[in-house]
Amino acid sequence: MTDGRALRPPRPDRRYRVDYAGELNAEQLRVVMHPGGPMLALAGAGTGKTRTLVYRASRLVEDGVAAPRVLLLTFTNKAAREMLDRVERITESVSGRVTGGTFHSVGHRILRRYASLLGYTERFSILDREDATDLMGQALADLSPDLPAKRTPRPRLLLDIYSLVINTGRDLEQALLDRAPQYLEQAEAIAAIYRRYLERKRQADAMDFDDLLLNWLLLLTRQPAARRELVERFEHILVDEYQDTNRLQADIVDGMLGPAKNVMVVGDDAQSIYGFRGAEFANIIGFPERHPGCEVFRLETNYRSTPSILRLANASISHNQYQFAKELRAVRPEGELPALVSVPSPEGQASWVADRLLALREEGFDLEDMAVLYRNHAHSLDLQVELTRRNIPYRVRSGLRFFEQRHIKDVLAHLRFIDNPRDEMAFVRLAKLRPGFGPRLAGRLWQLVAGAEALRRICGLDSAAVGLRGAARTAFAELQLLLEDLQAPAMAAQPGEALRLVVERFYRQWARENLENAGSRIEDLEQLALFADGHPDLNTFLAEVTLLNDLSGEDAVGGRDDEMVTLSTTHQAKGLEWRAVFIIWLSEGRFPTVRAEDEEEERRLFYVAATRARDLLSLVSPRIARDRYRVDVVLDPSRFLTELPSDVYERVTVADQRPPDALDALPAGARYRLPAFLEEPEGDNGDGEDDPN
DNA sequence: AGAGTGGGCCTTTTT
DNA sequence: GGCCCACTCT
Repeated sequence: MTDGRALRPPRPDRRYRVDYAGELNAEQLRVVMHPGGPMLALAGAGTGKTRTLVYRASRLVEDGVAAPRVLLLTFTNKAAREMLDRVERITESVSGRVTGGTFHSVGHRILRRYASLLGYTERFSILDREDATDLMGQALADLSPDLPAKRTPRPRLLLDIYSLVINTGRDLEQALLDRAPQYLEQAEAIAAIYRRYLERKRQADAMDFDDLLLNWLLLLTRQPAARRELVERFEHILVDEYQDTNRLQADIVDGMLGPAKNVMVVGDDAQSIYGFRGAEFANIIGFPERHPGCEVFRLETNYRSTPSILRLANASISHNQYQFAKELRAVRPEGELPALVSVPSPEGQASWVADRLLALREEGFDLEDMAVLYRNHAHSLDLQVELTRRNIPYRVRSGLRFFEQRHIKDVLAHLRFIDNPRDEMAFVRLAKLRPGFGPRLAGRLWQLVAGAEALRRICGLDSAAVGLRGAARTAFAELQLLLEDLQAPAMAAQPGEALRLVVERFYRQWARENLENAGSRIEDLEQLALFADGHPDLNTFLAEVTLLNDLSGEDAVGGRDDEMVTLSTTHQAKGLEWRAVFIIWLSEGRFPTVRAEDEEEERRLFYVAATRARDLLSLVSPRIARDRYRVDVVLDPSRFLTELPSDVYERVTVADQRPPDALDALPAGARYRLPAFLEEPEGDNGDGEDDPN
């Protein structure tokens, strides 16, 4: 069998649009110019990994690969979009756009095409985590009469374990042993619940997140014709953040390869932080063995951080036993030593960080240049209070995502049901919003109509005949009318209009009567309608909404452009950088978290956080915190701090009982005036005499 | 019977 | 804020 897709060596005489040799260092250039075949690029933090990927993609396109035949798999949609945009700008390709996205979104696009081969319709719904949890709960309820009296795991845990099994290909018993050994005896019952969950998903014509990967793999392993088409279609595959792939994803990549095996994976084992989700950094370490002839490249020149920041990061990660030996080389001039800041309390921490943000701003740092990172969402709360109090604008990249909010999901449930009438989750959700409708009644109605014709049959139901009376009957009649109108042909092609119809006819009023801050929720929905306007049909819109995790930044319609400090979990900060980074809650039990199962992964997380900083790094550690019962407890500094050699940081201690705007941590000579809005009304401490010790 | 409400308990990290 | 349970209301 001939494979027209031989390697793509750069042509020696070729004049590129881009001056690759001029714009890349030698390490990067080798990667970009390598002809093809299996390649592994081990790229430390800040070594120009993104740049290398982008330039390799454009080099391939310049050498004649049609852009859509290059597949770029990334970890977030945002990263994909940024890289694709850059490739497009560089090449001004006429052959279209490079194919790219997260594993889940690319899987989704492929599965829409081949849905029928796998027993789905092309309109299948996608269940987000909450929907999947609900469905798991129903599967559990279905079987509970037959289950042994023992306590079964909660739906949430059932789903987590299920997901782990799917993503790692491990046995259920192994997964239980690992995550929930107390339920090991019930493996049989749990397996039965999972079978019921699968049935219910099928009936709903729905895929959960894991199905987007699993079914992709099944397509490759069980549908030779589909596999042939897919393998033919993509000439080169580039995978970013390969250290965070799990077994399933690694198998998908391997399954997509043709005989030439043109695959480049890029990653850094030191930044593998998704083990809890089944990621196996053994994937990256074992990649060369799985692909004989694999070329290994290393990017070790760090352009991002000052040498002092890198010394600290290197010193930290050296405590990990399982890693590739590597040393990041700094090229920037020496900068300030990272500050190891001990603060008395959570409030003291928030106050110190806020002071410091303002001080840096006086020194010329834009708020956009600064970020505060932490181990989990809740760690940002004190700080949010303080920043709000001081009118310091911030954006939070953690917590509930836009599309996971209740009002968003309520309205979208209507569109989902219209788009996929077999979507029981959607129907039950929207029905329960009506007075007199609880899970029971909604479920009973569903029994009456379930199937591909559910929508038509709901609209045709005689409410008296099914026993509805009073308020419930009126409410049901309104619902029927709304669903009728949503089916108008014009709506299918105008998701924004359909959404507005639901809001105007029903949800605006309902939210006013039933929810807090109805006003801002309605504003969210108006924004969402604008976003929906950009989509050709309901199905496309709904899928995007489920796979995209937020509507921030570039996506935001009428996005704000005022400068803001970023607050983020470390996980969400991966791949990003700021001039000044604060890592807070660096105390034992917080970071690393008490629940940590893998100390080395926690340390990698700390490493990721530290290497986000370009110029300044502050490591903040509260000495006291309140536990769940609001009792003050003493915290030890994080082991990630105490294990560091003392010459990689400068110690700063913020004393107890000091006024919250203590300035002793400021670098010498940094004078600033407290903005008027910060003056304390109490005025109990005259400022100006902040005499450091 | 089933809807609605309030209290207790848990909550790591995410596509 | 979600989930589960027990309680009260219709």
